[in-house]
Amino acid sequence: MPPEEPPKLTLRERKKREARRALAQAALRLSMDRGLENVRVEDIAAEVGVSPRTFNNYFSSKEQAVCSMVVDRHEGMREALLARPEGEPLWESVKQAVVEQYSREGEPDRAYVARIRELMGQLMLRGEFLNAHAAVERVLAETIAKRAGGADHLLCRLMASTVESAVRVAFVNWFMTEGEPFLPTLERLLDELAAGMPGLTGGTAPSPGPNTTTTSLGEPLC
Amino acid sequence: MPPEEPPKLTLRERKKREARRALAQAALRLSMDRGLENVRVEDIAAEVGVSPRTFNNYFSSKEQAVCSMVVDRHEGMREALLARPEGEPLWESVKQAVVEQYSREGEPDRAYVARIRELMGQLMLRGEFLNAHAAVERVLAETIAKRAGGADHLLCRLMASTVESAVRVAFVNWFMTEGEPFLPTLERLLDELAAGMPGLTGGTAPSPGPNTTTTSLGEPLC
DNA sequence: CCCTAATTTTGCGGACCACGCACTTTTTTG
DNA sequence: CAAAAAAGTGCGTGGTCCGCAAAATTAGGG
Repeated sequence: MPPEEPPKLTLRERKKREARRALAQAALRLSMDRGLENVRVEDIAAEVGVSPRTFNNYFSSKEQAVCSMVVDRHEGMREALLARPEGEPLWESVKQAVVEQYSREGEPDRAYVARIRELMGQLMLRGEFLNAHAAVERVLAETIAKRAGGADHLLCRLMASTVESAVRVAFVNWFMTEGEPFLPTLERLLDELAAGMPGLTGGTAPSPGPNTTTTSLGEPLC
Repeated sequence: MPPEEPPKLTLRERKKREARRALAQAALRLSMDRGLENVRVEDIAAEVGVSPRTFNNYFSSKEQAVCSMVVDRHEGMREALLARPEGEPLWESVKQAVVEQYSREGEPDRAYVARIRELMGQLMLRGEFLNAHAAVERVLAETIAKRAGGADHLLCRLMASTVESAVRVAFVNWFMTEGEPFLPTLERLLDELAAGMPGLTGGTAPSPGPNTTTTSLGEPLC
């Protein structure tokens, strides 16, 4: 590893962050291997060399641990957005900030697609996953508000929410299909958002046609 | 009550639906009274006069029971959307369908605002709540796809997702503020969506200014 | 009307999890 | 280096989820 930056934060703080990170990583790794259902909190704790009770000091569930990466991944978005040049149109700023954030770690790992897919099949996980996105959404909304100079609060939240929608849709598309790359899809979706979805509003139904496959209101999500 | 329609479905099926409905209602009612944390599965089951074990035959958690209403509320949206006139622009159709669905039951009950607010504070509940919205989102995407006559699947999902975003934002705004009514807000947000948020994209930040309150990436969502 | 088969409900038991509390260990600070 | 603050740990409690197999309920012929 490269030499870490001199302890800017107190030692205590660094250890805390490290522990949290380690636990989250362990949770993710084990879940990928065995499937979330076969991972007990005890296992995760053991992996990191810490008491099971301590795990619950950091996360209140294993699902939360797994999904904490979603939140962490967005930590830099605030700065990225605020750092955009002054006169730039808002949508462009947001798009660039988001894309920049996601290209920081390159295309998500293709090797694990199948396992990610089955991981997201877990019901409880989806709840936490969405929860994580919602958390991100909240700070994004605030940042947008600041950037847009005190614009309508409601609209800021709406924008943040739709941006996260784009991210989620792009992500789901990425791991549900075989070939499609993540970033270009995300950019395309953000552009569509900014324009009110011209890609859709052009076509009016040629014919309702007979019913094809009809998904019921049940469990399946992806 | 008006005389129920003659048993179209088998008696068994009706009883099942009825039980499900009763459980969901009981779960919601009790949660409103005491707060979700003070409601055990046992209590809900008792309220309906059924074994605790039976509850878990219908729902796999009390949170799911509470949120099942969100899903049910949207059951008619599919038909509403498909019933819109042929030539109507897609955004208008969607807007009308959504609004129609939500005006069916009138403005949500003002009396419970405080309790709803504190109910949504529960972490696990938010997960399920978002999950429920995601389920709705899925069938909405399909319906939009059908209505738009085989347009880009990805865009349909994006549109559905953003529409649900609008619903959620409007809802949160409704129970977090005191006076604002739900439906007009929802309509406004949907209009903004359709136009790519002109209400925001006009303003560029006058000055970044010193930091005001900064929400951290932690738990608070609403 | 009754009998049989399918379906639901239920009780039991096990695995696991979240969390409060008190205690030990570690880090910080003066 | 001692005292205070904070994090880690062990234990006990209450609760959730779910598989399994027995009991109750319903459906559809004879």
